[in-house]
Amino acid sequence: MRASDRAYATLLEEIQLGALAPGTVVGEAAQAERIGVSRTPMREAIGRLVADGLITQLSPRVLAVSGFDADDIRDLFAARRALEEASARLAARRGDRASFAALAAAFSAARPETGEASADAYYALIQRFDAEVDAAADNAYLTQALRTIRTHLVRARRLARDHPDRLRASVAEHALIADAIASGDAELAAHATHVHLHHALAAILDSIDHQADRSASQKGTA
Amino acid sequence: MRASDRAYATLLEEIQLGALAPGTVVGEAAQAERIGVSRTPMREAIGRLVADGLITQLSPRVLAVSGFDADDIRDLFAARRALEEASARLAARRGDRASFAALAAAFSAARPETGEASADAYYALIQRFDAEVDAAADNAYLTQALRTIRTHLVRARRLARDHPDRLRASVAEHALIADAIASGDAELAAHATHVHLHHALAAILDSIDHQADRSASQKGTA
DNA sequence: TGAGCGTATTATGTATACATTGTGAGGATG
DNA sequence: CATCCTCACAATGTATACATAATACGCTCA
Repeated sequence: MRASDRAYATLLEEIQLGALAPGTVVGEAAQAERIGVSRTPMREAIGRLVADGLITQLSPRVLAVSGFDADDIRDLFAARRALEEASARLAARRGDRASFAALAAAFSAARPETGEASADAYYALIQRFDAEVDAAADNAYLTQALRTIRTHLVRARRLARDHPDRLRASVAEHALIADAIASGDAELAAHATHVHLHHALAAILDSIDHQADRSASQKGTA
Repeated sequence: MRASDRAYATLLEEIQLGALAPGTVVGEAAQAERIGVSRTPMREAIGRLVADGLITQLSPRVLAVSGFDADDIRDLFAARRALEEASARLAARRGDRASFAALAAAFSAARPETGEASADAYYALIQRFDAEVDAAADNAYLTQALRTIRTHLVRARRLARDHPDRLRASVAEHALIADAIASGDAELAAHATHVHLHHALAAILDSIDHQADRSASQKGTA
């Protein structure tokens, strides 16, 4: 593996998980020494993260981890909705019906609320679903744009916490989208995607609000 | 200006204008010497172009200018439609009505078919319109995705040729979108954008077909 | 004669030294 | 006392030398 890839993967994960908090200043030399690569590959890694939007240029000379708040999440979902609705439509028109029927069945069988292992399996299933939609839509420009969106989405998911009710609903929503694509119903696929993202966004914002409440009351009792 | 920016700008323009034809192998050392920078900034420039999708990795060791054909243009417009419809909707909801009313008036007054100078002025007006829609939509994720799309769009425009009839129609389409945004009609703004992009795509594909015909007949008579 | 392997070549990947420039601290001046 | 200018420092930007690995060529063997 190339040193620049290692540096990129390391910083990406740290930013996505919040280990590198928003606002943290990212210096080439400092990060290079910390990760154990020289400045050249670190420079390349930072450049990619800037292109992704995870690192922002504050002044001509100082880079920092980008901020990420509820407003960003709303904007992120607006862009995601546009792109995934388009993808779903295309997938419904061009996709292989059998594989989406199989995905629909897999979603219907999923029980992500029954433990951590099944939750992980469910997230893997969603990832497979996304990949198959991308492949079916067969549009490099959409896929590329969605790749960036998903990179940011990881940060949003980390701020929230999925509850059993939400997971059950998510299963049903995905099953409907997969069914719609399998039956070639582009409009239903797009609108079901819209509905799904609406609920997903609401759940994330709700979860963040509750956590804010909790930490506020913790402060109050401290 | 930084050497890496100069290298990026130079290569970008050459690819967009077709001076570097699709399929041309891009080697760090060769391009660095040609442009007159060292390998380090050239490497950074090439990395950015790869991220943009204008340069593709053919094998682990060889990079080449990406291909760009009619199918790419169709895919590009599918992604563009998704993003610009979403932007138009947001702009209609959040945008400043006065500035879009002014843009609508500017479009109504435009006469791009009356000469090269007025055509250039018209393209500048479209650029201003795009910038104001971006600002009104106020969504960094959409804007970023559109930036990439527009980078590719330059290549599509170069393959085509706008005719007076198309320019006149384009003026009217833009005026309608601006009007819709100015009046806060999100649905009309989105659908007018859809219509506009439909016609723009048709015109480009039509123009390419005719050029193909022409070059075919030229070959025949040669 | 063709296919497969080994080696030479040449490209990329990395490290580091050097150049350049933004930034901040300190002092001088109004 | 505040503000502006200057200078020093530290970071980024660039060039280049070195390490590494992929590719292509040629040789050998079947």
